[in-house]
Amino acid sequence: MSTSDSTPKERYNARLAAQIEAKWQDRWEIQRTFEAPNPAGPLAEPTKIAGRHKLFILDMFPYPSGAGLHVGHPLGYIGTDVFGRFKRMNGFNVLHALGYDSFGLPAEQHAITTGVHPRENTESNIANMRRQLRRLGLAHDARRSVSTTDEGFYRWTQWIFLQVFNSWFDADRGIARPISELIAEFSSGKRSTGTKSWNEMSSREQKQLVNDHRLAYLADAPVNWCPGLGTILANEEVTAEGRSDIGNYPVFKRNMRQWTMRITAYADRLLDDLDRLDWPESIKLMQRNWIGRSEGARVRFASRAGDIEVFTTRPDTLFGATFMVLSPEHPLVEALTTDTQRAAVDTYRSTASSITDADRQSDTRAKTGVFTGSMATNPVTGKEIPVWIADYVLMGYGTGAIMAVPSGDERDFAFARTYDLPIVATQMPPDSWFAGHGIASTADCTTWPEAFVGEGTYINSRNDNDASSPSSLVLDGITDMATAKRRTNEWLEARGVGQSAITYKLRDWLFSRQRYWGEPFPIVYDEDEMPVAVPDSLLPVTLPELSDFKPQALDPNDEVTDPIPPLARRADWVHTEMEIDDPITGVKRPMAKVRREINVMPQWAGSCWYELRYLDPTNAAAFIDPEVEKYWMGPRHEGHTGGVDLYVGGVEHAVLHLLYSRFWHKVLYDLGHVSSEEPFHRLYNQGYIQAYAYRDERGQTVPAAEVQEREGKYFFDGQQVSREYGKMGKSLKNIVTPDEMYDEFGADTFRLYEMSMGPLDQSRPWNTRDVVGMQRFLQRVWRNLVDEDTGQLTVSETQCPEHLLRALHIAIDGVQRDMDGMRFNTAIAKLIELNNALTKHVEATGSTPRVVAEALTQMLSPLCPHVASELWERLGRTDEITYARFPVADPSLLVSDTMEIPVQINGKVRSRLVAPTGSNDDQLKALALADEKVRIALAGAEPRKVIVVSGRLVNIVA
RNA sequence: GCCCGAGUGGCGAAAUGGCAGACGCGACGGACUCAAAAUCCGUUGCCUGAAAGGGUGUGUGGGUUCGACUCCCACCUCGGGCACCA
Repeated sequence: MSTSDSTPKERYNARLAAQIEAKWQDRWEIQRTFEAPNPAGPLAEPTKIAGRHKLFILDMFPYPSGAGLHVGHPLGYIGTDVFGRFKRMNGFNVLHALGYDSFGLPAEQHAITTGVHPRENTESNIANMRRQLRRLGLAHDARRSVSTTDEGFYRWTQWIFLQVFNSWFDADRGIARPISELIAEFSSGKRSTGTKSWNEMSSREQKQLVNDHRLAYLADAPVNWCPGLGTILANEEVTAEGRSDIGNYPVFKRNMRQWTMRITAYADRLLDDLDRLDWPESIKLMQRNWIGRSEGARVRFASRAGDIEVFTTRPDTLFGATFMVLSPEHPLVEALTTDTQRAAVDTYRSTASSITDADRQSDTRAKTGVFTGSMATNPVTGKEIPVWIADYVLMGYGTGAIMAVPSGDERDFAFARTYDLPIVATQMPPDSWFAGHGIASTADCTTWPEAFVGEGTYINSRNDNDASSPSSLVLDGITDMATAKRRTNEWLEARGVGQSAITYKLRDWLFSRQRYWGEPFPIVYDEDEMPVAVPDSLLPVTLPELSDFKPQALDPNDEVTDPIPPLARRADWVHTEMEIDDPITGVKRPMAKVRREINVMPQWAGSCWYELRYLDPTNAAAFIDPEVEKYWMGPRHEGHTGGVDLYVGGVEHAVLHLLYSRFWHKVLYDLGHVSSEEPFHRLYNQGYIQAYAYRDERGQTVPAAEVQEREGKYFFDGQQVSREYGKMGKSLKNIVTPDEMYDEFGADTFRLYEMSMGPLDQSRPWNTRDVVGMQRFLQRVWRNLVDEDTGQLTVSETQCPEHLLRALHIAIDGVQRDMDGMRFNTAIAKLIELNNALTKHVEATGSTPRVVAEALTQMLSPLCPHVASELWERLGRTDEITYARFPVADPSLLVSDTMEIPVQINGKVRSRLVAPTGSNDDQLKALALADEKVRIALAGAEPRKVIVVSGRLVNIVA
């Protein structure tokens, strides 16, 4: 925006905005305006808390990217800032801070290519992000801006890891307990140690037994090995295509010994407590699906190789189980395979192992499988059924084996048809099902085109003619699935061939990474090669310096070479001496040689608990003072989960971060370290800012900023280009940065524009061209209060005319409610309407009544705090607008003497009439029928019915 | 394939059973200016009409209701999640 000589000196434009914004940002910093008092601990100021409600609002932890911010990033930050500022003006003690999730792969990859230490790179990125965000005027408490890479922070990440390591899950009570209590139960004999008694066990055996119960444990498990990144990944970090979420490298399944967290122990609580959270239903659903709880039964089928156990959600269809299918990797396959089938089975198994996950998941693939040659006994029918192997049965779910009920399961049906296996109906489908498929109703499945899945009367489901015999199971005639399932489970349990069971899709959480830039594990290995906690007094275990950050050079497709983590290169660091506490007795041992853990934690570790550290960032004695935690996060009432009052962030963290942090929080809760059961009580997903991108005829993206629009077509450099729509990003050449907005319009206009575009939870396209509307609005507000040429206030102390006062209070009422509901776009619309009404008054009288000037300024303050603060000061107010009470609407000014009532005939508006406020229904009816337009429209016809909605509308049915 | 969510002017959107399109952008007309930019004022869903006015209109088709963008059923399109989970 150019500023020529003719522009009034005191016009509100980018130049003036920049001055005002810098002035107030400096002042807020000096006066420490946004520091929130704590009830206890190092930041305690108890007197400032008395009589105030608290509010803890939180933005999702950002990674300090080297690319800097674009205008999409701050959307949520502005939203929480506006909400927090509004709540401050309503008396709340608001805690709002922003820290940095600064460990992670990008800085390490950058270090590998440039040789710059990840710490240096990370710190300069954080400095740049802080600068960009400070310019936005966010009301953050700067004291609380922690980074996960700070030693003072990851000391406590390590401490929490040790809390998890030093606890076990007591399934009877459904909670985590200290590992010392498990050891006491083992040594006293209260809890069985298996075949060998505790005292007969060697020290190594005791440690192994205990380790197998820890919530953080080492396990040989199939892991996602990504040679391209030189590390393994959690299931959640692998895409559906079998590639890495970061970098899109191939991922291979293989067995490795890794740190694992027993999140599956918490599956039920993680699932059940979703009901107690104020989260979007879609996110709850995604978590429910990810946890994937299925209720059913485990059933054992006898075979010559021993019992084959299956998991099924439909034990009620057991009578229809006409064959079994094992995963090709199932351990019993070897023993079940007969000599005649050996060659076919071996061929199938080797083919199956060479097929990638991606191919195996292709939905167009036909069912394949091979008969093992062995039979198994269906426990309810006593019949011998063939045992097959097929790759549609996965080793990773249930028991890796299924009973196939082709009449009731699509996959089994397809398999049975392919290999001509018998299909027996156990439920009679309703007539409508047959009609829908155009076939006659029959229990003979040979004509069925597909399996029947649903409720139907049970048939062919009895194993004894005498239904009263205790040995019989009779389902025939039952019409509901729940009863049939219950009966079957009872029968299975009584006969000892099965029992009801629950399985989950959720797997334990793979917690180690073979990288450098992460938290080192506070773990060493003792003389038995058993993991032992580093004593608390030696925390933090800091990262040793390295001269070269490259992981071993691996081809992205090399799936055989083992990973060697970068920390292994520092042999002097790995092999050290330490006075550890005995993992069984807890007694301090003399100095002895130990070997350090060389893996590091995944990036999720820090983000699993950062919100707690915001609350007490400088506490050196504890990760958080219990009183501070209770104040900010404690449950609000009986049955309340506690947690952050408002958590705003993108939907992309629906399962990863939000599930992991809930898990850690619950462990901390069980161990008595926090009073809240959940970390985030209310979750709000902001939408994304998207942008148009343009490509020329070769398919190359061209700079979006230089594209011209003419008659609905788009041109770059004279050539027509095609338009597409997507995320803002470097590759699409459509980035707009906050810095450009600051230069062109100022931070307040930018904030206002982002909030006015639409509801916060919706994605929308960025349009730089539209920003000017909010600039004009602020300019008009400014001009209504300040003379553009002289800078003099144009505010009058005289009475405000009633119509303007009414407009003011209607605006106050609406804005108050919109802000409370985070509908900032409609709040802004109401403020514009008020200002438009004010503009008419100023045009007529030359000044703004003080009452309107002050209230308008206050209402603007959460949205555009700099210009509001400046106007507040110019209005002669010496108090801080940040804490000035938000205006309150006078109810008597919200109603006027008259009201306009629309009159409909058959639901279409034909007239409007003005009636005195408070007119009763009969009066409205009479007025409506007497109305000139109504009489013309009715043309003498007698209305059949007249509906009066009190005080709102009249509808005449003609 | 299964499960969610969304479809309203040229564009971003508002109205959640009671006046469809608040508010903003753009466009058009005007004021100011030597001129342009900036700023200000006015008009602006579509069709029809000189105008007053009339008709029509919230993805499509049906239903409930005195009255439907809003509730119900079916379908279409787009976006997201999951995907052989037994």
